[in-house]
Amino acid sequence: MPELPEVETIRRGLLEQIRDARIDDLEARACRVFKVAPERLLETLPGQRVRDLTRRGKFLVAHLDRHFLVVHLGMTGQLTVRDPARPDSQGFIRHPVTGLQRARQHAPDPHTHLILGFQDGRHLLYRDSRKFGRIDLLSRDPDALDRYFGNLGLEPFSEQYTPEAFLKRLRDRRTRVKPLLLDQSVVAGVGNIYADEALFAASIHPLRRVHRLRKWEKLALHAAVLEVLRQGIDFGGSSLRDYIDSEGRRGSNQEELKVYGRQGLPCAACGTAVAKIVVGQRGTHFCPRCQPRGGRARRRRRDAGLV
DNA sequence: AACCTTCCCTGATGGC
DNA sequence: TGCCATCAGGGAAGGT
Repeated sequence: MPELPEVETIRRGLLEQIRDARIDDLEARACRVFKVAPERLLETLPGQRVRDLTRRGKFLVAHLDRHFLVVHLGMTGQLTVRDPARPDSQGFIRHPVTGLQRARQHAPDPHTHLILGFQDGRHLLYRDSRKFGRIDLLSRDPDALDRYFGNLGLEPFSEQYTPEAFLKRLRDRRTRVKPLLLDQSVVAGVGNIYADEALFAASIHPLRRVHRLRKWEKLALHAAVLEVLRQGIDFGGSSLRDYIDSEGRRGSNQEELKVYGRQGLPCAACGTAVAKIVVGQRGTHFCPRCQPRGGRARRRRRDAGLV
């Protein structure tokens, strides 16, 4: 479940490894992740160099000489660099004492759908067991990306992500706040893990209706989203299942999570057992005490025995 | 338009 | 040990 921090971690590592690398050949196995026909990749990509690698929400964009190669990792997508001259490894190994891990590379397997071969002999592998990802190709027009990402919401860490713009996107919304955070047309890049973490950081119950939130609560949420995404990037992403970076390394943010995956365990802030419910078909974790259903005012009245 | 549900897909996990 | 049911979820598609 790569979300913004995981995709950003991959982007940074990958850019360092493949900037200016020239694509010489490629192998694409027919698969539903290809929104562009693999044959078209075959006839357009060879000869082009990777000039830049950018991110929009959870999308990665490789800027080639004449095209944009757009990649979304879905649930289980992995992008890794492999040098056929070096030994492959299997599984994930972390040092039992130091926690350190060496960069590792993995050989293609039946879930590897795309292999880009670079001039220097290295490969870029796209692997995706559940095939929820997507690979697309755009001509490199000046406004191609704006058009392609036209429905995407605010980009965190960009100039457009202001409190005012955030409030405006939430205006007149009556849905529950958790599904709203997952809606990529509101804020781009937040997924299930960081939505739960942001709601905890902002002390907001996931089932609260957006239009019932106080303004200061919305502002707290605006800041909390940035805060949890920033921390996710700082720790190299959250590796709960399939996520690895471009060098095959796991992140460590899973150890920093306050509520996600911690159902039954004590809340770090108050000791109450973290609860897990289902909201919009998504597992949702929260602290019943730190994130009261009725907001802070109701909680205070209840604690005082007035309700 | 907003909101909600269903579906896609496969590996891991747990019960029997 | 094997078998089957269940769960994980990003986003497209469909219904209201």
